[in-house]
Amino acid sequence: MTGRPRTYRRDEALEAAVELFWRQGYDATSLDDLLHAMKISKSSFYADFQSKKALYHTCLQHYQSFVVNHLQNLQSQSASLPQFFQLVFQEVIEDAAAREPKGCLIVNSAVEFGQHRQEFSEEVRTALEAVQSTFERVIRAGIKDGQISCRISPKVSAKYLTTCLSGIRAMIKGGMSARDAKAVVSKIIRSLE
Amino acid sequence: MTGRPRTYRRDEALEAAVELFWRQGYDATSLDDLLHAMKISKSSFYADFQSKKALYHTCLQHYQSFVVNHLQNLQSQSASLPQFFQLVFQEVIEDAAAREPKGCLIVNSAVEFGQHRQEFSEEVRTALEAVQSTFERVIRAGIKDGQISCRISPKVSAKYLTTCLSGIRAMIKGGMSARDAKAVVSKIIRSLE
DNA sequence: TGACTTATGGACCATTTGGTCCAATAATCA
DNA sequence: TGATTATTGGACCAAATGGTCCATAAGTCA
Repeated sequence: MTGRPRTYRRDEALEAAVELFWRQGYDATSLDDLLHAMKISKSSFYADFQSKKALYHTCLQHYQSFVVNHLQNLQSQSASLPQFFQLVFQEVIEDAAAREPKGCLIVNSAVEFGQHRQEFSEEVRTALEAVQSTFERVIRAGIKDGQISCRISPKVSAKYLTTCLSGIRAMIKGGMSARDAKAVVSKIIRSLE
Repeated sequence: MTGRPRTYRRDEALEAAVELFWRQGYDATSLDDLLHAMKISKSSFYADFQSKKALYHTCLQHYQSFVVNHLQNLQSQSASLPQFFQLVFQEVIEDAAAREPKGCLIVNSAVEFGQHRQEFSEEVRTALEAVQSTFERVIRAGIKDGQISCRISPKVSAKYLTTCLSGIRAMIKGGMSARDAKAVVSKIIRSLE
C-alpha cells in the first residue's frame, strides 16, 4: 500500500464537514456543498466517508468528544465553579456576536431529527447525555471543593444547565442579539449559584 | 363564482400542514408528504397556497398567533403569575410524554434556518419576539397585581422565560424524558419566583 | 525503469425534488 | 337543460438529489 498520496488531510476535511453541518444542518447541506467545503472529490468522499449519513455520524461523534474535552479544559482553567460557568457562557455570547451564529451541533441535531428519524435520534440522545454528565461531574467536583452551595442535586443542576444552554444556543441561532444574550446569561448564572 | 365546490376545508388543510412541519421540519417535509397529510391535490395546493415556501410562512403565522392567543387564555385562567407559569410548563411536560415530541414550531424554525436563510429568519425573529413580548405583558400585569416580587425587570424575565422554554422544548425533542423534564421545569419555576 | 497501489476526475444513473399545465369533472344558477 | 365557474387528477418537466463506476493520474518501492 504505497499508492498515490491523497491531496487532502482527513482531519481537515472532517473539520470542514462539521463546520458546514453545524451551520446549515443535515438536510440543507447537499453533497456538492460538502465536496466544495471539504475540498475533496466525490470518489475520495465515498472511499473515505462511505456516505453522507455515515459522515454525519462521524461529525457528531467528533463534535461530541470535542465538546466534552473542551469543557474539561475550561474546568481546569477555572478556580471556581462560578468561574467555570462564566467561561462556558462567555463562548455562547461570542457566538451571539457572530454574523451567522451556529448554535450547537448537538442541539441543532436534536431539533432537526427529533425522535422520528431513528438513524440519528439515538446518537443525539447519547451526545446530549454526554454533555450533561460532564456538567454533572464538574458540578460535583465543585461542590466537593466547597466552591458552591450544595442545596440542589448535581444531577438536576446539570440537566438544568444543559437545558439553559440549549435554550440560548437556539435563541441565538434564531437571531437573539448579543446584548439580550448577555442579560439572559447573567440571569441564568445567578440562578445557578 | 359558483363553480365546483372544493372537497377540503382550507383551515383543516392548513392545520395538517402545520402539524407536519412541526413534527418534521421544513426540508424534511416533501410536497408529497404535504399533499397526503392535507388530503389535497397538487393543483389545489398551488392554487390555494402558492408554493411550499409560501405555505410555510402561512403556517408560521398561524402557529404564532395561535401561541400568543393561547398564552393569553392561560393568563386569564390563572389566579396568579406562578400559576400561569405552572400551566405553561404543564403543557411542555405533556409534549415530553409523547412518543414523538414536536417541540415548538418557532424554535424548530429558528434552529433549522438560523440566520443564513433570509427568506425565513426574519419571520422567525418576529415570532420569537411576539412570544417574548406576550410573556412580558403577562409578567408586567402580574407584578402590577402584586402577584410576584418585582426584583427583576419584566423584560429580562420574559427573555429568560422564552429561553428556558426553548431549551426544554429542544431537549424534549431531542429525547429528554418526562421525568427529567419535570425536574428541570420545577427548577426553572423556582428560579422565576 | 517498471510493477504495483492508491487517489482522482468525471461520466453516468435512478430517484426525488418542487412546480406547471390542461383536459375532465362537478357543482350553481338562469 | 345549458352556460358558467371553479376544482380536480394526472401527465409532464427541469433541476437537483445521493450514489456508483471506471479509466487515468500520481505516487512508492524493488
